[in-house]
Amino acid sequence: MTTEEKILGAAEAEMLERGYDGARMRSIAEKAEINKGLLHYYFKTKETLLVAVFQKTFQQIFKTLDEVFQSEMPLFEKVEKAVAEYSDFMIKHPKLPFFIISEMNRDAMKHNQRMLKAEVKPPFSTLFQEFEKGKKSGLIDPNFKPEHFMLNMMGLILFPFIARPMVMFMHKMNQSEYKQLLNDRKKLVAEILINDIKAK
Amino acid sequence: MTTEEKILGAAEAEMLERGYDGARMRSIAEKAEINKGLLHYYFKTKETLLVAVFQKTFQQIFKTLDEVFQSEMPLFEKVEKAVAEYSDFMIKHPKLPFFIISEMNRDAMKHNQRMLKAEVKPPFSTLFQEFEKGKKSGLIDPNFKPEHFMLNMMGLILFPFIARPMVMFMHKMNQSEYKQLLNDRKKLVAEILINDIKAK
DNA sequence: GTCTATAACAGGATAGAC
DNA sequence: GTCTATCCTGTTATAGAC
Repeated sequence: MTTEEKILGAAEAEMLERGYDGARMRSIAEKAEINKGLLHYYFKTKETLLVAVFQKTFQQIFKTLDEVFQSEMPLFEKVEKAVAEYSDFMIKHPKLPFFIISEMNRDAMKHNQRMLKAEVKPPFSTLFQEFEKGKKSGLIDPNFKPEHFMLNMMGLILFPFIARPMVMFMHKMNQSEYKQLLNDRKKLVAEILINDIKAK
Repeated sequence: MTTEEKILGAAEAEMLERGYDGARMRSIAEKAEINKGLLHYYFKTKETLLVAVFQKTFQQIFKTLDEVFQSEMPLFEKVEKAVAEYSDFMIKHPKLPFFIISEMNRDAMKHNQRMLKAEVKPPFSTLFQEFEKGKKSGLIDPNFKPEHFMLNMMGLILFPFIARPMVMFMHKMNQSEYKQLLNDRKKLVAEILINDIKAK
Protein backbone atom coordinates (compact mmCIF):
# COMPACT_ATOMS: atom_id res chain seq x y z
CA MET A 1 0.00 0.00 0.00
CA THR A 2 1.59 3.24 -1.17
CA THR A 3 1.68 6.40 0.92
CA GLU A 4 -0.70 8.07 -1.48
CA GLU A 5 -3.24 5.28 -1.05
CA LYS A 6 -2.89 5.46 2.71
CA ILE A 7 -3.58 9.19 2.61
CA LEU A 8 -6.55 8.82 0.32
CA GLY A 9 -8.03 6.11 2.52
CA ALA A 10 -7.53 8.21 5.63
CA ALA A 11 -8.98 11.29 3.95
CA GLU A 12 -12.00 9.33 2.81
CA ALA A 13 -12.62 8.03 6.32
CA GLU A 14 -12.23 11.45 7.90
CA MET A 15 -14.31 13.33 5.35
CA LEU A 16 -17.12 10.79 5.29
CA GLU A 17 -17.17 10.97 9.07
CA ARG A 18 -17.02 14.73 9.57
CA GLY A 19 -17.68 16.34 6.20
CA TYR A 20 -15.31 18.70 4.40
CA ASP A 21 -15.64 21.59 6.85
CA GLY A 22 -15.37 19.33 9.86
CA ALA A 23 -12.45 17.28 8.54
CA ARG A 24 -9.01 18.11 9.95
CA MET A 25 -5.79 17.71 8.02
CA ARG A 26 -4.14 16.73 11.30
CA SER A 27 -6.60 13.85 11.82
CA ILE A 28 -6.07 12.67 8.28
CA ALA A 29 -2.30 12.63 8.80
CA GLU A 30 -2.73 10.69 12.04
CA LYS A 31 -5.07 8.16 10.45
CA ALA A 32 -2.60 7.68 7.59
CA GLU A 33 0.23 7.45 10.13
CA ILE A 34 2.29 10.13 8.49
CA ASN A 35 2.98 13.76 9.39
CA LYS A 36 1.11 16.81 8.24
CA GLY A 37 3.87 18.03 5.98
CA LEU A 38 3.72 14.94 3.86
CA LEU A 39 0.02 15.42 3.27
CA HIS A 40 0.72 18.61 1.41
CA TYR A 41 3.48 16.96 -0.54
CA TYR A 42 0.99 14.51 -2.07
CA PHE A 43 -2.07 16.75 -2.12
CA LYS A 44 -1.28 20.45 -2.24
CA THR A 45 -4.43 21.60 -0.43
CA LYS A 46 -7.38 20.27 1.52
CA GLU A 47 -9.54 21.07 -1.49
CA THR A 48 -7.35 18.88 -3.73
CA LEU A 49 -7.82 16.04 -1.31
CA LEU A 50 -11.56 16.55 -1.33
CA VAL A 51 -11.73 16.38 -5.10
CA ALA A 52 -9.99 13.00 -5.03
CA VAL A 53 -12.33 11.67 -2.34
CA PHE A 54 -15.43 13.06 -4.01
CA GLN A 55 -14.68 11.61 -7.42
CA LYS A 56 -13.91 8.20 -5.99
CA THR A 57 -17.09 8.06 -3.93
CA PHE A 58 -19.37 9.60 -6.54
CA GLN A 59 -18.50 6.94 -9.07
CA GLN A 60 -19.18 4.21 -6.52
CA ILE A 61 -22.64 5.52 -5.82
CA PHE A 62 -23.88 4.73 -9.32
CA LYS A 63 -21.69 1.78 -10.22
CA THR A 64 -23.86 -0.90 -8.62
CA LEU A 65 -26.99 0.43 -10.27
CA ASP A 66 -25.28 0.70 -13.60
CA GLU A 67 -24.15 -2.91 -13.58
CA VAL A 68 -27.61 -4.24 -12.80
CA PHE A 69 -29.32 -1.98 -15.32
CA GLN A 70 -26.93 -3.01 -18.08
CA SER A 71 -27.47 -6.73 -17.47
CA GLU A 72 -29.86 -8.96 -19.43
CA MET A 73 -32.91 -9.66 -17.31
CA PRO A 74 -36.68 -9.14 -17.33
CA LEU A 75 -37.52 -5.58 -16.25
CA PHE A 76 -39.23 -6.31 -12.95
CA GLU A 77 -36.50 -8.72 -11.89
CA LYS A 78 -34.02 -6.04 -12.75
CA VAL A 79 -35.73 -3.58 -10.45
CA GLU A 80 -35.82 -6.15 -7.68
CA LYS A 81 -32.15 -6.94 -8.11
CA ALA A 82 -31.15 -3.28 -8.32
CA VAL A 83 -32.91 -2.53 -5.03
CA ALA A 84 -31.35 -5.49 -3.27
CA GLU A 85 -27.82 -4.84 -4.51
CA TYR A 86 -28.02 -1.12 -3.99
CA SER A 87 -29.26 -1.67 -0.45
CA ASP A 88 -26.53 -4.19 0.26
CA PHE A 89 -23.91 -1.82 -1.06
CA MET A 90 -25.21 0.96 1.18
CA ILE A 91 -25.28 -1.33 4.20
CA LYS A 92 -21.56 -1.82 3.55
CA HIS A 93 -20.95 1.89 2.93
CA PRO A 94 -23.59 3.66 5.00
CA LYS A 95 -21.87 7.05 5.14
CA LEU A 96 -21.49 7.39 1.40
CA PRO A 97 -24.86 8.82 0.34
CA PHE A 98 -24.90 11.47 3.04
CA PHE A 99 -21.38 12.55 2.14
CA ILE A 100 -22.14 12.96 -1.57
CA ILE A 101 -25.36 14.83 -0.95
CA SER A 102 -23.72 16.94 1.70
CA GLU A 103 -20.87 17.92 -0.56
CA MET A 104 -23.14 18.78 -3.45
CA ASN A 105 -25.22 20.96 -1.17
CA ARG A 106 -22.08 22.72 -0.02
CA ASP A 107 -20.84 23.58 -3.47
CA ALA A 108 -22.97 22.19 -6.25
CA MET A 109 -21.47 24.36 -8.99
CA LYS A 110 -17.92 23.16 -8.52
CA HIS A 111 -18.91 19.52 -8.29
CA ASN A 112 -21.13 19.76 -11.35
CA GLN A 113 -18.29 21.20 -13.37
CA ARG A 114 -15.97 18.45 -12.19
CA MET A 115 -18.42 15.73 -13.10
CA LEU A 116 -19.13 17.22 -16.49
CA LYS A 117 -15.40 17.43 -17.14
CA ALA A 118 -14.94 13.80 -16.05
CA GLU A 119 -17.92 12.90 -18.25
CA VAL A 120 -19.72 11.22 -15.41
CA LYS A 121 -23.07 9.98 -16.65
CA PRO A 122 -25.69 8.65 -14.28
CA PRO A 123 -26.83 5.35 -15.80
CA PHE A 124 -30.44 5.72 -16.81
CA SER A 125 -30.51 5.66 -20.58
CA THR A 126 -30.81 1.88 -21.00
CA LEU A 127 -33.43 1.69 -18.27
CA PHE A 128 -35.48 4.53 -19.66
CA GLN A 129 -35.54 2.85 -23.07
CA GLU A 130 -36.85 -0.33 -21.46
CA PHE A 131 -39.59 1.67 -19.80
CA GLU A 132 -40.67 2.96 -23.19
CA LYS A 133 -40.74 -0.54 -24.62
CA GLY A 134 -42.71 -1.72 -21.59
CA LYS A 135 -45.32 0.94 -22.16
CA LYS A 136 -45.83 -0.15 -25.75
CA SER A 137 -46.09 -3.83 -24.86
CA GLY A 138 -48.64 -3.05 -22.13
CA LEU A 139 -46.42 -4.28 -19.31
CA ILE A 140 -46.08 -0.80 -17.87
CA ASP A 141 -48.68 1.78 -16.93
CA PRO A 142 -48.78 4.36 -19.75
CA ASN A 143 -49.09 7.17 -17.19
CA PHE A 144 -45.91 6.14 -15.40
CA LYS A 145 -43.30 8.89 -15.43
CA PRO A 146 -39.75 7.57 -15.79
CA GLU A 147 -38.16 10.74 -14.39
CA HIS A 148 -39.74 9.94 -11.05
CA PHE A 149 -38.55 6.37 -10.89
CA MET A 150 -34.97 7.14 -9.91
CA LEU A 151 -36.18 9.65 -7.35
CA ASN A 152 -38.57 7.14 -5.82
CA MET A 153 -35.95 4.43 -5.75
CA MET A 154 -33.21 6.60 -4.31
CA GLY A 155 -35.52 8.25 -1.83
CA LEU A 156 -36.91 4.96 -0.56
CA ILE A 157 -33.53 3.25 -0.36
CA LEU A 158 -31.24 6.06 0.68
CA PHE A 159 -33.36 8.00 3.15
CA PRO A 160 -32.89 5.52 6.01
CA PHE A 161 -29.12 5.81 5.56
CA ILE A 162 -29.01 9.58 5.17
CA ALA A 163 -31.31 10.17 8.11
CA ARG A 164 -30.19 7.30 10.31
CA PRO A 165 -29.92 9.25 13.58
CA MET A 166 -33.34 10.82 13.05
CA VAL A 167 -34.93 7.50 12.14
CA MET A 168 -33.47 5.75 15.16
CA PHE A 169 -34.58 8.58 17.41
CA MET A 170 -38.10 8.75 15.98
CA HIS A 171 -38.74 5.06 16.40
CA LYS A 172 -36.63 4.60 19.53
CA MET A 173 -34.58 1.91 17.82
CA ASN A 174 -31.38 0.28 18.88
CA GLN A 175 -28.62 -0.74 16.49
CA SER A 176 -29.91 -4.22 15.74
CA GLU A 177 -33.51 -3.11 15.23
CA TYR A 178 -32.23 -0.55 12.76
CA LYS A 179 -30.25 -3.20 10.87
CA GLN A 180 -33.32 -5.40 10.77
CA LEU A 181 -35.32 -2.52 9.35
CA LEU A 182 -32.82 -2.00 6.56
CA ASN A 183 -32.99 -5.65 5.62
CA ASP A 184 -36.79 -5.73 5.67
CA ARG A 185 -36.92 -2.77 3.33
CA LYS A 186 -35.17 -4.52 0.47
CA LYS A 187 -38.28 -6.53 -0.32
CA LEU A 188 -40.78 -3.81 0.57
CA VAL A 189 -39.15 -1.13 -1.55
CA ALA A 190 -38.94 -3.39 -4.58
CA GLU A 191 -42.63 -4.19 -4.25
CA ILE A 192 -43.58 -0.54 -4.02
CA LEU A 193 -41.54 0.39 -7.08
CA ILE A 194 -42.79 -2.48 -9.22
CA ASN A 195 -46.36 -1.87 -8.14
CA ASP A 196 -46.03 1.71 -9.22
CA ILE A 197 -44.79 1.02 -12.73
CA LYS A 198 -46.92 -2.06 -13.44
CA ALA A 199 -49.92 -1.63 -15.73
CA LYS A 200 -53.06 -1.56 -13.55
CA MET B 1 -38.18 43.30 15.74
CA THR B 2 -35.86 42.90 18.70
CA THR B 3 -32.11 42.46 18.38
CA GLU B 4 -32.41 38.89 19.62
CA GLU B 5 -34.92 38.07 16.90
CA LYS B 6 -32.71 39.67 14.28
CA ILE B 7 -29.78 37.55 15.44
CA LEU B 8 -31.81 34.35 15.50
CA GLY B 9 -33.13 35.02 12.02
CA ALA B 10 -29.65 35.74 10.71
CA ALA B 11 -28.23 32.66 12.41
CA GLU B 12 -30.95 30.49 10.95
CA ALA B 13 -30.29 31.79 7.46
CA GLU B 14 -26.53 31.33 7.76
CA MET B 15 -26.66 27.89 9.35
CA LEU B 16 -29.28 26.54 6.98
CA GLU B 17 -27.14 27.82 4.13
CA ARG B 18 -23.71 26.64 5.27
CA GLY B 19 -24.25 24.18 8.11
CA TYR B 20 -22.85 24.56 11.62
CA ASP B 21 -19.20 24.04 10.69
CA GLY B 22 -19.47 26.26 7.65
CA ALA B 23 -21.39 29.06 9.39
CA ARG B 24 -19.36 32.11 10.42
CA MET B 25 -20.18 34.26 13.42
CA ARG B 26 -19.00 37.24 11.42
CA SER B 27 -21.51 36.53 8.63
CA ILE B 28 -24.29 36.15 11.16
CA ALA B 29 -23.41 39.50 12.71
CA GLU B 30 -23.37 41.12 9.27
CA LYS B 31 -26.71 39.60 8.29
CA ALA B 32 -28.21 40.81 11.57
CA GLU B 33 -26.58 44.21 11.02
CA ILE B 34 -24.87 44.23 14.37
CA ASN B 35 -21.26 43.65 15.47
CA LYS B 36 -19.66 40.41 16.55
CA GLY B 37 -19.40 41.41 20.20
CA LEU B 38 -23.14 41.77 20.51
CA LEU B 39 -23.66 38.28 19.19
CA HIS B 40 -21.86 36.87 22.19
CA TYR B 41 -23.81 39.13 24.51
CA TYR B 42 -27.08 37.49 23.43
CA PHE B 43 -25.77 34.01 22.73
CA LYS B 44 -22.65 33.13 24.66
CA THR B 45 -21.24 30.71 22.09
CA LYS B 46 -21.80 29.50 18.56
CA GLU B 47 -23.09 26.25 20.03
CA THR B 48 -25.74 28.15 22.03
CA LEU B 49 -26.88 29.78 18.84
CA LEU B 50 -27.07 26.43 17.10
CA VAL B 51 -29.25 24.96 19.83
CA ALA B 52 -31.73 27.79 19.39
CA VAL B 53 -31.80 27.35 15.61
CA PHE B 54 -32.03 23.57 15.81
CA GLN B 55 -34.90 23.51 18.25
CA LYS B 56 -36.87 26.04 16.26
CA THR B 57 -36.41 24.17 12.99
CA PHE B 58 -36.86 20.68 14.37
CA GLN B 59 -40.26 21.49 15.76
CA GLN B 60 -41.34 22.95 12.42
CA ILE B 61 -40.42 19.81 10.58
CA PHE B 62 -43.09 17.72 12.31
CA LYS B 63 -45.69 20.39 13.02
CA THR B 64 -47.43 20.21 9.64
CA LEU B 65 -47.67 16.44 9.76
CA ASP B 66 -48.91 16.50 13.32
CA GLU B 67 -51.75 18.87 12.52
CA VAL B 68 -52.99 16.79 9.61
CA PHE B 69 -52.68 13.51 11.49
CA GLN B 70 -54.63 14.88 14.47
CA SER B 71 -57.49 16.11 12.32
CA GLU B 72 -60.75 14.25 11.71
CA MET B 73 -60.72 12.77 8.24
CA PRO B 74 -60.88 9.40 6.46
CA LEU B 75 -57.47 7.71 6.57
CA PHE B 76 -56.63 7.82 2.88
CA GLU B 77 -57.67 11.46 2.57
CA LYS B 78 -55.48 12.15 5.56
CA VAL B 79 -52.49 10.62 3.82
CA GLU B 80 -53.20 12.61 0.69
CA LYS B 81 -53.52 15.83 2.65
CA ALA B 82 -50.40 15.13 4.69
CA VAL B 83 -48.33 14.62 1.56
CA ALA B 84 -49.66 17.77 -0.08
CA GLU B 85 -49.21 19.99 2.95
CA TYR B 86 -45.84 18.57 3.86
CA SER B 87 -44.64 19.08 0.30
CA ASP B 88 -45.95 22.63 0.23
CA PHE B 89 -44.24 23.39 3.50
CA MET B 90 -40.96 22.07 2.16
CA ILE B 91 -41.31 24.06 -1.04
CA LYS B 92 -41.48 27.11 1.21
CA HIS B 93 -38.59 25.94 3.41
CA PRO B 94 -36.43 23.81 1.13
CA LYS B 95 -33.25 23.97 3.21
CA LEU B 96 -34.86 22.75 6.39
CA PRO B 97 -34.74 18.96 5.98
CA PHE B 98 -31.12 18.89 4.92
CA PHE B 99 -30.14 21.08 7.85
CA ILE B 100 -31.86 18.89 10.43
CA ILE B 101 -30.48 15.69 8.98
CA SER B 102 -27.06 17.21 8.62
CA GLU B 103 -26.98 18.37 12.21
CA MET B 104 -28.12 15.03 13.55
CA ASN B 105 -25.44 13.29 11.56
CA ARG B 106 -22.88 15.66 13.01
CA ASP B 107 -23.79 15.08 16.60
CA ALA B 108 -26.76 12.79 17.09
CA MET B 109 -26.15 12.14 20.78
CA LYS B 110 -26.36 15.78 21.84
CA HIS B 111 -29.42 16.46 19.75
CA ASN B 112 -31.18 13.36 21.00
CA GLN B 113 -30.61 14.42 24.58
CA ARG B 114 -31.93 17.89 23.82
CA MET B 115 -35.04 16.54 22.19
CA LEU B 116 -35.69 14.09 24.98
CA LYS B 117 -35.30 16.88 27.51
CA ALA B 118 -37.68 19.10 25.54
CA GLU B 119 -40.04 16.12 25.30
CA VAL B 120 -40.21 16.33 21.56
CA LYS B 121 -42.43 13.55 20.30
CA PRO B 122 -42.70 12.76 16.62
CA PRO B 123 -46.44 12.57 15.97
CA PHE B 124 -47.20 8.99 14.98
CA SER B 125 -49.26 7.53 17.78
CA THR B 126 -52.66 8.59 16.50
CA LEU B 127 -51.81 7.52 12.98
CA PHE B 128 -50.47 4.15 14.06
CA GLN B 129 -53.66 3.46 15.99
CA GLU B 130 -55.69 4.22 12.88
CA PHE B 131 -53.58 1.76 10.92
CA GLU B 132 -54.44 -0.93 13.44
CA LYS B 133 -58.13 -0.14 13.17
CA GLY B 134 -57.86 -0.19 9.39
CA LYS B 135 -56.33 -3.64 9.46
CA LYS B 136 -59.20 -4.99 11.52
CA SER B 137 -61.85 -3.42 9.31
CA GLY B 138 -60.18 -4.83 6.20
CA LEU B 139 -59.37 -1.41 4.74
CA ILE B 140 -55.65 -1.96 5.12
CA ASP B 141 -53.39 -4.78 4.02
CA PRO B 142 -52.73 -6.95 7.10
CA ASN B 143 -49.09 -7.35 6.04
CA PHE B 144 -48.51 -3.61 5.95
CA LYS B 145 -45.81 -2.52 8.40
CA PRO B 146 -46.55 0.85 10.01
CA GLU B 147 -42.94 1.46 10.99
CA HIS B 148 -42.08 1.72 7.30
CA PHE B 149 -44.81 4.16 6.44
CA MET B 150 -43.11 7.23 7.87
CA LEU B 151 -39.85 6.21 6.23
CA ASN B 152 -41.51 5.79 2.87
CA MET B 153 -43.34 9.06 3.15
CA MET B 154 -40.36 11.07 4.30
CA GLY B 155 -38.02 9.43 1.83
CA LEU B 156 -40.33 10.04 -1.10
CA ILE B 157 -41.16 13.61 -0.14
CA LEU B 158 -37.88 14.83 1.33
CA PHE B 159 -35.30 13.22 -0.93
CA PRO B 160 -35.80 15.69 -3.81
CA PHE B 161 -35.20 18.55 -1.39
CA ILE B 162 -32.25 17.02 0.41
CA ALA B 163 -30.56 15.97 -2.80
CA ARG B 164 -31.63 18.86 -4.98
CA PRO B 165 -28.25 19.57 -6.59
CA MET B 166 -27.75 15.88 -7.40
CA VAL B 167 -31.26 15.52 -8.79
CA MET B 168 -30.89 18.57 -10.99
CA PHE B 169 -27.53 17.38 -12.23
CA MET B 170 -28.69 13.82 -12.92
CA HIS B 171 -31.66 14.89 -14.98
CA LYS B 172 -30.08 18.04 -16.40
CA MET B 173 -32.90 20.16 -15.05
CA ASN B 174 -33.21 23.90 -14.78
CA GLN B 175 -34.90 25.69 -11.91
CA SER B 176 -38.40 25.69 -13.35
CA GLU B 177 -38.29 22.06 -14.42
CA TYR B 178 -37.24 21.18 -10.91
CA LYS B 179 -40.15 23.15 -9.42
CA GLN B 180 -42.52 21.41 -11.79
CA LEU B 181 -41.17 18.04 -10.67
CA LEU B 182 -41.80 18.91 -7.03
CA ASN B 183 -45.37 19.82 -7.79
CA ASP B 184 -46.00 16.70 -9.84
CA ARG B 185 -44.77 14.54 -7.01
CA LYS B 186 -47.47 15.61 -4.57
CA LYS B 187 -50.05 13.48 -6.36
CA LEU B 188 -47.69 10.67 -7.31
CA VAL B 189 -46.30 10.17 -3.83
CA ALA B 190 -49.75 10.10 -2.24
CA GLU B 191 -50.82 7.44 -4.76
CA ILE B 192 -47.79 5.30 -4.04
CA LEU B 193 -48.29 5.48 -0.29
CA ILE B 194 -52.01 4.75 -0.40
CA ASN B 195 -51.52 1.93 -2.87
CA ASP B 196 -49.01 0.38 -0.51
CA ILE B 197 -51.24 0.38 2.55
CA LYS B 198 -54.52 -0.47 0.82
CA ALA B 199 -55.83 -4.03 1.15
CA LYS B 200 -55.14 -5.85 -2.12
C1' DG C 1 10.08 11.07 0.20
C1' DT C 2 9.81 12.06 4.88
C1' DC C 3 10.38 14.78 8.79
C1' DT C 4 10.29 19.13 12.17
C1' DA C 5 9.47 23.69 12.81
C1' DT C 6 7.07 27.58 11.87
C1' DA C 7 4.66 30.94 9.20
C1' DA C 8 0.31 32.99 8.26
C1' DC C 9 -4.15 33.53 9.14
C1' DA C 10 -8.91 32.76 10.39
C1' DG C 11 -12.28 32.16 13.74
C1' DG C 12 -14.56 32.23 18.19
C1' DA C 13 -14.49 34.48 22.38
C1' DT C 14 -13.44 38.26 25.86
C1' DA C 15 -12.45 43.00 27.92
C1' DG C 16 -13.65 47.25 28.58
C1' DA C 17 -15.18 51.94 26.99
C1' DC C 18 -19.38 54.31 26.21
C1' DG D 1 -27.22 47.28 25.09
C1' DT D 2 -23.93 48.34 21.80
C1' DC D 3 -19.46 49.16 20.13
C1' DT D 4 -14.10 48.61 19.17
C1' DA D 5 -10.07 46.44 20.00
C1' DT D 6 -7.74 42.42 21.09
C1' DC D 7 -6.69 37.83 22.70
C1' DC D 8 -6.00 33.08 21.92
C1' DT D 9 -6.44 28.91 19.95
C1' DG D 10 -6.59 25.89 16.19
C1' DT D 11 -5.87 25.23 11.25
C1' DT D 12 -3.95 25.14 6.73
C1' DA D 13 0.07 25.69 4.40
C1' DT D 14 5.15 26.40 3.62
C1' DA D 15 10.34 26.21 4.45
C1' DG D 16 14.04 23.76 4.90
C1' DA D 17 16.93 19.94 7.00
C1' DC D 18 17.81 15.13 6.27
